[in-house]
Amino acid sequence: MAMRAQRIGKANPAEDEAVYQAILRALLEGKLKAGIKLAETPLADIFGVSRERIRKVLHRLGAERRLEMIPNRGARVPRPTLDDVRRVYEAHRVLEAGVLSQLVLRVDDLLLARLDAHLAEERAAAQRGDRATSVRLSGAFHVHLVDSIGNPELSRMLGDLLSRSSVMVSVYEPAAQSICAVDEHGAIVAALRDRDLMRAIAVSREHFLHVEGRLRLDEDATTPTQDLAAVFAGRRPLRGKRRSA
Amino acid sequence: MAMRAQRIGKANPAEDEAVYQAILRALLEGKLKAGIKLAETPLADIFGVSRERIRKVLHRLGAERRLEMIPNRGARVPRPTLDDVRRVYEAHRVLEAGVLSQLVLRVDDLLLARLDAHLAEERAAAQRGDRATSVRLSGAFHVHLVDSIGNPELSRMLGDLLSRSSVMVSVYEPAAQSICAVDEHGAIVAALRDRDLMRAIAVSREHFLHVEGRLRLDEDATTPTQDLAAVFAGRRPLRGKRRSA
DNA sequence: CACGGGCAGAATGTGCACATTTTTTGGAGG
DNA sequence: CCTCCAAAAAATGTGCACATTCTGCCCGTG
Repeated sequence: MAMRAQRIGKANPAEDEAVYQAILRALLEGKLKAGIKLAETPLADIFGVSRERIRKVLHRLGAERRLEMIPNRGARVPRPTLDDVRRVYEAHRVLEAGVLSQLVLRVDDLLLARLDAHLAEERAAAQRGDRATSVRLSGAFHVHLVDSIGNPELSRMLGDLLSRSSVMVSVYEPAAQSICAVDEHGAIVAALRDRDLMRAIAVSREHFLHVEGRLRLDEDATTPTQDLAAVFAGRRPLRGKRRSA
Repeated sequence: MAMRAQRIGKANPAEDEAVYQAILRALLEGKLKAGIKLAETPLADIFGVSRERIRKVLHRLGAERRLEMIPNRGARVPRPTLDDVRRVYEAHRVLEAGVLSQLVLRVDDLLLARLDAHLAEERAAAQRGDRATSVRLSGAFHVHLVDSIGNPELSRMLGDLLSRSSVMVSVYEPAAQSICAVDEHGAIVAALRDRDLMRAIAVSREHFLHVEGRLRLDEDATTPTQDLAAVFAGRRPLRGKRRSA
């Protein structure tokens, strides 16, 4: 009797995750303009799912502070002020100082070898002018540091910060200048190798201040407009038919 | 035609928050046993609100990692393992090291005066044997440290950690022994006064290891039972009538 | 007596209809 | 031409009915 029960839109736990991932990716890749409104009904049409599902995902993203939710007014892509961005960077800086203070107590050859390998990758990407890979590896370096501690709580904390700053970067950083200088990463590893905590913290701090110093504010106070359907165009609708107008 | 429309349970934004706060308080105060199941229907009856509202709150608490949500199986109060607790404490320890590395750069008389005042409060409470106040102030010390940086991101990070560990404490810490020794807090402030980062980090670290060492695991693998109605008994139902059985 | 299969009962998940709030629109008055 | 206000239109929030999934229990079989 349940021969096609799954098609009439009941109970499909995978759809939640699919919609969530699609919107999250668009956010992280900076494809959604800051300040734009994400209304429930249009998104439901685009993804071909019920509005309730969109609503749930939107609220979830709001709880994760990736979207700005205002009661009765829906969801918007956050438009961080320059101060907001600075605060996120400062938090990252402070967290990394703590991470270094822990790592310096447990440096071993394996850890150093892994970090060296990462640095080598970074240099290789930089030398062959592969900006995309450089940016990715540059961020991954800091993730690598926290992950080395092996504490999921800490890794998740940094992940949250990074996901938010990566959105911000697309607003404030001119082009793809957000590449951390490989030399500065190398200096951090060198200080770790010497078990010199003070130097590691100082170098890391300088490194972050350096990046923060490059932030530029090119703010146009106007609320942007954007064609949502185009943003999510690459993905086929989750169900066969989109709702007809 | 809408003469009493607002009574039949439409649109009451305050109820969400009220239910959320009630359950959150019960969690933070340790009134809910670890591992117990929070079913939607009974809670809806207890609070006298619709099941949808309870559902929303439960999922929100799950997103904040304060409840453990399993698809199609509902919400449970988390039953952290001893390793879970250690990880939260370690994260707190690492974060505080970072906080200290930032604070040591901006110690001034005002900050020191405030910290001294806090220490005085702690000592006073300890001397007059006020355990409840001692516990509260003891936790507040670490909050005070992060707040001194003035970065909401960092403060929120610590807040999340503390709210989780406070739940855990009720499971693992014997009685109310979770009072940090005032002397150890004093030693941290003293190191800050000397602008001695290495000592501050070392003292803080020792302090946390000391607390972590007191953790005891008294695990009975049985799933506990508890009368939810009794836990939330103090609060009057949000609407006049509870649903009749 | 142990073990497994399936059959109620209960609990969770979802679409829908409708209430409420916000936003836009259209026009009247200054 | 601008401002203000009311009513329509659109968007968000909520309760409800029902579908789906899970759980515990009962009973038949080896």
